[in-house]
Amino acid sequence: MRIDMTKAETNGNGEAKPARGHVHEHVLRYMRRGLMVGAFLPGQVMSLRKLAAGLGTSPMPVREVLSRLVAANALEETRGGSVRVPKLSPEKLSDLFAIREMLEGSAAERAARNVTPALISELTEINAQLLTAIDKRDILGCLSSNQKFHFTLYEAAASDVLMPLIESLWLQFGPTMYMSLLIPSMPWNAADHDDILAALKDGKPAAVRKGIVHDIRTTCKALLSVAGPQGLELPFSQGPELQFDY
Amino acid sequence: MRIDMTKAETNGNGEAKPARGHVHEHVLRYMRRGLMVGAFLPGQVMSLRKLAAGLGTSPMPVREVLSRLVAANALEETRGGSVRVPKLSPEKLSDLFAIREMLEGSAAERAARNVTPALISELTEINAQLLTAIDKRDILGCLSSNQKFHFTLYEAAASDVLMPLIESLWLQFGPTMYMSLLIPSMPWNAADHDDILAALKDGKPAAVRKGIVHDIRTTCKALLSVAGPQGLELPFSQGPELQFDY
DNA sequence: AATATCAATTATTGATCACAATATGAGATC
DNA sequence: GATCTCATATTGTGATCAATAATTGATATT
Repeated sequence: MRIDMTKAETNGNGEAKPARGHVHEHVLRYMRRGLMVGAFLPGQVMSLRKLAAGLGTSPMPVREVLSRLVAANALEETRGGSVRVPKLSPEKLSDLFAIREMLEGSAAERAARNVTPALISELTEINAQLLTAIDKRDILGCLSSNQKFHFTLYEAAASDVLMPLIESLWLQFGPTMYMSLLIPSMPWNAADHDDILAALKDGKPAAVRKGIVHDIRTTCKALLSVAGPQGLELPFSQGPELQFDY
Repeated sequence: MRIDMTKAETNGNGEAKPARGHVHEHVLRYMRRGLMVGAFLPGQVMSLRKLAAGLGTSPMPVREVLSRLVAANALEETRGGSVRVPKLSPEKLSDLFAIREMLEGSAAERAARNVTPALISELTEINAQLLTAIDKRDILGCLSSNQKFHFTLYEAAASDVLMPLIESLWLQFGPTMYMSLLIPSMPWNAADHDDILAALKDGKPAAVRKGIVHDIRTTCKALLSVAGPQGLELPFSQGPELQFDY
């Protein structure tokens, strides 16, 4: 949980030698993963000082990271200047997923055109991990594997324009995605991934796109089915502190 | 040029009363406009302290703004931690514009479905300003009017998911766009805008999308035609300081 | 008992400081 | 004359400080 870069390197006397220029990177990695993996709940306000204290650093690097996440629309700021995880209305959620279809469908199709045997075997391996995570009802494992599957596929599109946009979208629906998996009626499956892998092997970019779009659309429908009119509300209370490795 | 919020409000004694919580907003507006309007050239490194000094504030708000612009992919950081305006390779530029077609085409089509008489008259007015700016060879006026035309159209799509993504793209190609207009062979016209307005009046969303896509594609081709293999290079030197209102 | 008001705490914001790494420039050497 | 080296200056980073605004809690009043 702690970052505490003060002991990153030690000199001969064993004294602390603070590593410079990399604290905020660690904080950013922590926050990004936390958002995608559900460590922070929609509506939760992030206190600058408390986060910094919890991470063992000064408020300064946290400030920079929160600012960047606000710029990426992953967090929103209250009138008081605090930042919090946005609550998604059903309208915004379907908007988000409609644009996901467009962007990720395009990335998937491009990736299919650059497909290599190494990519296929890598994706197959990741999908296997996802299936075992589903079997074990491991929410964090599910989300992590699913995200890894999608992103390694999109990475093959080799577009450093598309990729940041997709990441921005994932950061936005990440917290809601996690909450949805907590709901009993939420379907757990990775059926579309097999179709995608098959289309990838056959060298059919259009089919790969179709598979991704179907996967996204299915997820969207499932999320909307468990979401109330004013956003997604958990039927039970959830502790704000949630452990995760990053 | 200066921001100098210390005199934003004065009390009865005429003493300075610093307005809190709005300095970085002004800096952000300044920088965003500066990027889109060509005040900063591709490759130019932005010094934190010099920018702050030039804007009449402490380095702190500038720090936050630069950080946010890096997060939005409008600026990139060097290994030294400085930030600079990215130089776009022809490949990245066409990638950028391909995604523009997708995103802005979609936004335009949605906007056409929500079209109102007020929107049409507003766009017509903006287009008139653009035409006079073209006549006067007023680069800043051109870019400003053109941007206003596109963004008021997209705003009618009423999507706060699509809008930030589009803004991110515009911030990325903004500096290059400005440079391109400096090149004599660059065509200056707004032919597509009339088609878009006509399609808007006829209530044909698909045609509106087609118009936007054609406009974007034309701009892309023009940019690529004047770009050398390793990015766009000006045939003459350009002073780094450029005045603009914001 | 419920609500409104007021005070105290706590929050972010902008400025300043200290430090280390980088970039810059002049000078010496080949 | 070109290049390498070293000293200087400048940069970003992380921490701390002062000031302001918002939130929370308690208290008093209806």
